[in-house]
Amino acid sequence: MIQLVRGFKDILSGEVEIWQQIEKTARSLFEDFGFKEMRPPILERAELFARSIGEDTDIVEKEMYTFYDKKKDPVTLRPEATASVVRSYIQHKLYAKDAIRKFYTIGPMFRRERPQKGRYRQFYQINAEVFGIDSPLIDAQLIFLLATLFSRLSVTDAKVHINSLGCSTCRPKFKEALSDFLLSAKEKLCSDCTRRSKRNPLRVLDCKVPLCREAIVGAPSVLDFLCSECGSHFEGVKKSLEKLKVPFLIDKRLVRGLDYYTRTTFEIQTGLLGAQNAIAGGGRYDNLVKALGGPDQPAVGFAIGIDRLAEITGLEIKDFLQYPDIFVAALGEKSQSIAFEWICALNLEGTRAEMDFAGKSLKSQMKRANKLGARYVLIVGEKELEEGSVIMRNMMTKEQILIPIDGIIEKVKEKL
RNA sequence: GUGGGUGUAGCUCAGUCGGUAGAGCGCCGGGUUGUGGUCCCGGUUGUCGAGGCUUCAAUCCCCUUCACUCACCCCA
Repeated sequence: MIQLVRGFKDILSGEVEIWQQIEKTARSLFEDFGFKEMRPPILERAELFARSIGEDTDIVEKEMYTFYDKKKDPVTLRPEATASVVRSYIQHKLYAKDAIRKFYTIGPMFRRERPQKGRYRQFYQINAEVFGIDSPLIDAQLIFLLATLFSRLSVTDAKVHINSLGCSTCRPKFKEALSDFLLSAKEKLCSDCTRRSKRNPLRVLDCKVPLCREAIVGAPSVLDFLCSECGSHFEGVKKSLEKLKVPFLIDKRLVRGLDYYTRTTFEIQTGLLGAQNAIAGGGRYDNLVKALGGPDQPAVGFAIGIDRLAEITGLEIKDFLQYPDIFVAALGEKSQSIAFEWICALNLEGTRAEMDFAGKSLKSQMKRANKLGARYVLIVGEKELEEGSVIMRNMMTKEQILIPIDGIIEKVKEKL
């Protein structure tokens, strides 16, 4: 038996209905907020991710599915969507008509990590990106959008964490102060963190090892190093969130794993997913568009993990499963071929109609109708054909009525 | 990449201190010839994850491997 690839999965009926509901709710919300859908490809030049996510990140260092396309350029199955959306924004000069652009995209991402609860090698994200707006209002609106989506999807255990990472003027100063601090505390840090403190000191703040957490208690806080512009920007985000009545936590240890973030960063965290607590995350990346060769346009965005969201949503599958409206139980070949015409006609008109194709007994056809959850059963046999009317049985009430074969499709639809 | 747990029928699981396996659910049929869900009766299914070692004999011991799962790591 050929099995699927490790870390990949089939999303089958019973689960897929929840996904459809998530996507449907997200789409309509995004449209209301003025976002346009974009569908970039899932394969990009490897270089795109190295330059956007950062060479020193785990994603680029060891998690990408990269291969050579017929011995030519290295290509990569996208590990995230922002880079592609930015690439597209630049390539098609989408900023030319109007620098302010809002996009959303839904699709699979690929990262070769060890699979775990809420972590797969092919996973799905809903992304939103806004270009050309500097104002903290838009940061707050994105978080508001997320909070709204989660509440519409009946997510209960979700908290908004926010932080600011500063910009290219203030971040270096903070980095320096942090490096100095880490140097003085290096005996207490775990091996990963000693390595990180040189290459990417911000990451140390994110470490979960208890001793490291202890060691960084007195570490300098990013927020104390923000320049006045970044400081007031962050204040603006907070004030707007309060106005929008979105509860949030200021989490100065919230550092994100992608290098392109500046200023506002945020995550929606839950306690329901074991070790994987982030169901959505994002932030501002004011330098990325320019860094990838585009105009100097600010940008903010976020990504939602659909796999994770589907696991913690309060939606119940029973509310989304579909059952046949009607099952046609036909007895004998003649009835069967007529029944076949009927169900096709009904299907065409948007009625969920089913029948049995094996010429089984009425009893077993009734059983099947019941198993499928059909609301009504139409019984047609020799006798009914002769008399010109068939039996329509309500499976809930057991009530049976006769309806004439003449104009049956319309009559059935009326009764449903 | 590292560590722990698990791997027996379609599903959930039991079992053999080594003698090739069951239960519930499901599925199929029947309970008088054309009516479902409850009930009763009957039937159905397995290379006991894969390969190897020890043994007269392994699903059960040992080794390897794969998969699933959880955690580290990282992130959505």
